[in-house]
Parts: sequence; C-alpha cells; structure tokens
Amino acid sequence: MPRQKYTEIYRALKDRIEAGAYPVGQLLPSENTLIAEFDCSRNTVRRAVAGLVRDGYVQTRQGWGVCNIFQPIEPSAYTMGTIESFAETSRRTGQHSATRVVGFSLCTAGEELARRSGFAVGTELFYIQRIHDLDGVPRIFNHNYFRRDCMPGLTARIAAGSIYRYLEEEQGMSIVTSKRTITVERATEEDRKWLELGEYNCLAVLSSQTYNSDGILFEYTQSRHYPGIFRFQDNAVRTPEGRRA
Amino acid sequence: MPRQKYTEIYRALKDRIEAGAYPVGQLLPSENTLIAEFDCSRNTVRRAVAGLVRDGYVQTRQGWGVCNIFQPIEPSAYTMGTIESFAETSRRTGQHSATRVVGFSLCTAGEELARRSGFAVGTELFYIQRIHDLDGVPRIFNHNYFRRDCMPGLTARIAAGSIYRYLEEEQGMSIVTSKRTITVERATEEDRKWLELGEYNCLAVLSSQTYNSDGILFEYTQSRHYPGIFRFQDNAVRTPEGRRA
DNA sequence: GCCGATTTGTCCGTATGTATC
DNA sequence: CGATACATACGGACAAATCGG
Repeated sequence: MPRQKYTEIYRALKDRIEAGAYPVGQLLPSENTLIAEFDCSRNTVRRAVAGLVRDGYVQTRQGWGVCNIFQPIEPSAYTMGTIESFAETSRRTGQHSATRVVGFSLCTAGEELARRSGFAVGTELFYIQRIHDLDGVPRIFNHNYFRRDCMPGLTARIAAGSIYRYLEEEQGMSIVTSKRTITVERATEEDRKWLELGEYNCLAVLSSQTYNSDGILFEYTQSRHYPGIFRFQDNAVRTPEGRRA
Repeated sequence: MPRQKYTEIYRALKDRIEAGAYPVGQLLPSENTLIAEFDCSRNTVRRAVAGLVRDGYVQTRQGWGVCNIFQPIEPSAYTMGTIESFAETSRRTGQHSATRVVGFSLCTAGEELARRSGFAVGTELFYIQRIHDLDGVPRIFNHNYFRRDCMPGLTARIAAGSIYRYLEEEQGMSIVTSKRTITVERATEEDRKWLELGEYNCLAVLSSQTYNSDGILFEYTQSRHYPGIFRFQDNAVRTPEGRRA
C-alpha cells in the first residue's frame, strides 16, 4: 500500500481518465492547475504524469499540454505486459485456473541451457514443469528453472501453488526485473502430450529471465502457450534516449 | 542529436556497461560519485539511471546501490521493443530488405474495423498492403490503415519506401505513442498466397495503434510475421504504481 | 510577422526519509 | 549506532514550443 504522493496523483488521474472525465483527444488540466489541486510541487505532478505517459494513457507536448489518448480496449482472455503471476491474471480475468506439477527435479545447467537461460554452466537448478488449466482446459506448459541456492525448502507442494507468493511473502525476496522474449515455435511431441492444441501446430513462447533484489539471476522460465489465449500488450514511447518507456 | 545532459550520462554509462566495465552483479559508482564525475545535479544522474533501469541494464536498491544486470544476448533475426521501422531494423541486423506494395486503396471504417482499430465508424482511410522481403524471402505481410486527412499526397510510390520517414521528414509529423498487441493467429488463404510459411500454420501478429503529436490516432497496422523470424524483447520492472516501466 | 502569456522540458540545489551495512 | 546509499519531495530558474492577439 504505497502512500507516496506521486502514486496517489497517478491513480487519481488514471481513475478519472478511465471514468471518462476527459474526452479522448482533449487536454488534461495543466501542471499548475494540478499543483494547486494536489498541493504539491511541480516535480511530483510531473512524475505522476510521466507514469501515465509510460502506460499509454496520455501524451504530452511542450507548449501545448497533456492530452488524453485512452480508449477502452476489449477484455482479453489473457493479458500481459506486467509482471503478474498466472494466478493473479486469471483472477483478474475471472477465469477459473488450476496448476498441476508434472515434473520436479534437480539438474545442472549444461552448455545449451546456459546459453538460453543466462545461468553459468554448472549452476544447480530446480527444474519444474507445470501445466496451467484455464476453465478446466490445459493451456500453458511451463518450464521453470530456479537457482537451488536461492530456493531453500522448495517442494513440489509449494510449486503447485504460487511460487511467487512463496518467494515474496515467506522468503521476503522481492522480484525486481524480468527480461522477456516472445517467439513463436513449432509444437513438440511433448507439447501435444500435455496441451490441447487443436489444429494449431505452433505455440506462443514467452521466455523470461528474472532477477531478485540482489541483482542475481535466479529464475529462467519458458512458458509455452496455446495460441488462442495468448495476448501480450505493450506501449512504446519515443524518448530522447532512443528506447521505449 | 539530443544534447541533454541526462541523455549523455545515460549513454556514457550504457556504453561502459556494454563494454564490460562493470562485472555483472557488481555495483556501479554511487550517485555522489557520478555527480562529481559528470559535474551535474543529483536529479540528472537519477534520471539517467532511471533510463538504464527501464531498459534492463541495471537494478537499484535503496541503501545498497546500482547493480549491473546486463548480459549480452545472442543477436536475433528480428528484434523489436522500440518504435522502429522495418528498414531501420533490417539495417541494424544487416539483412537485405525490400518492400513491395501489393494493395493501395481508399476505404471507410466499418463496424468491425472500427472495433479493432479504434477509428470512429466512417473515418476515411488509406488501406495499404505491403510485403516485406528479408534476404529475398517474403516474411512479413503488412496491413496499414492511415487516416486520409493526416496523409496529404500519399501515393503508392511513397508507400514503397519508408512511410515513417515520409511523415517525419517531409510532413514534420512526430510519432509519439504506439500501443501494441501481440497475438498468434491461424494463417489465412491470403497469408499463404503472399508468404512462404513452410510447415507453419500460424503467424505472429503484431497489431498497433499509433498516435501523432496532436494526440490523434492516425494509424492502425496489423503486421503478420513468418513465425521463424519473429522475436519481441521486453523488460518489465515493478514500480510503485503497479505497472511496468 | 512579432510579442507576450501559457505550458511543458531541462537542470539546479536542498532537505528529509528509509534501507543497508 | 553511525556512515552510506538510494527514494521522495520541495522550491526556483531558464529554455523551448505553442497559441492568440
């Protein structure tokens, strides 16, 4: 429950935008107006607005103002674009979800896994395979690799629930950064064994490397999704640095 | 050629990180050290570092420092994650690229297109279909819809080149925000007609809505990619606001 | 075309809070 | 406990872009 001022202003403005308080294409109140309303400094208002720009709610232009570009989007089966666990996502979308552990073992990173995952060769890892069911149908085939020395007391029982909740609440580990790559791959025999792919012969594959707050890579995951439910949303902004926000 | 101080510091630090000046997992110089080195204020250093966090180069932790988490990635056939034109991308990856216009017409947004694209029903649009070849092989099937009133004098000849270059250099229009969605779809008859899909029966589909600096939606694009060359990279960070950076 | 008011962009300096070691 | 580190917030100054008269 953050109580920073800039977060409060961010949420207040976001709520207003989503509620339709500002017509699309119209300007929001100027910085000076917001400063007066929220009784804060200019930097604080600017920080809140920067968050709205990053998330695709508004656009700013020097000498002009802050413009609303929010358009409600159709609800999607499986939206991403944030670090969100499977359970959190399914709860948000209102679908019934379940997780089954179908593989739980220890392994050591070899050449090929090291290149893909970023772990050093020889790193001891938990290798967990899980199936996620959405409304009773197997939809995601998950391959998790966790550094063994970061996961004291991990068991298959824990893996059947939310590993992230276990890490954050019980281990006090905070997850910070997650580098992700999306590709599309041909379905393997193993994919067909666990997932109901229907006529599709490929899957949406989301690979991610996750770093904990000590800055060490502690997880590599490959999530293989049934294409029909996969949807990834993103927002790109031009910045002086030349990368997106 | 931006000459802002924070951009210079951002680039200097990024270059050092990519050159391996700081071992992975190690701390960068503290803010105070950087303030002394670059002879600037604290805010300016922090702004530069915030950019590095956003782009997945470093992580920060209160009371500890700024930690390098950069690991060089294998070069990919087609990397994304930034607003980059097809021509820019292929130049960066060193592949020979070509663009062919296979459809150029005017149309009016109907119900279905309006829902997908975000244009109001009845908006007059240019509808352009283009094929992108990579090293001589047709790989991307592009459907562009542009608001007619934003594109004075657009012709098929211009469309054969870079439409973005035309807009930015000749029309003085600056593109700011682009909302994107990635899905995987079954290949249609039309896809098979234009692309060499081989054994794949689906495509990676990147749909995007682009806003100009006036805050009006002026483009909707659907890019249908041969799966083998599609790759989308992303970086997610936990922020107090609860969304990614 | 110029001028001035408004608005956002950049940069500086300072103070205080909080986490880490 | 103190020193160091990053996080938040305040305030002010000037530049650059926009728009109306």
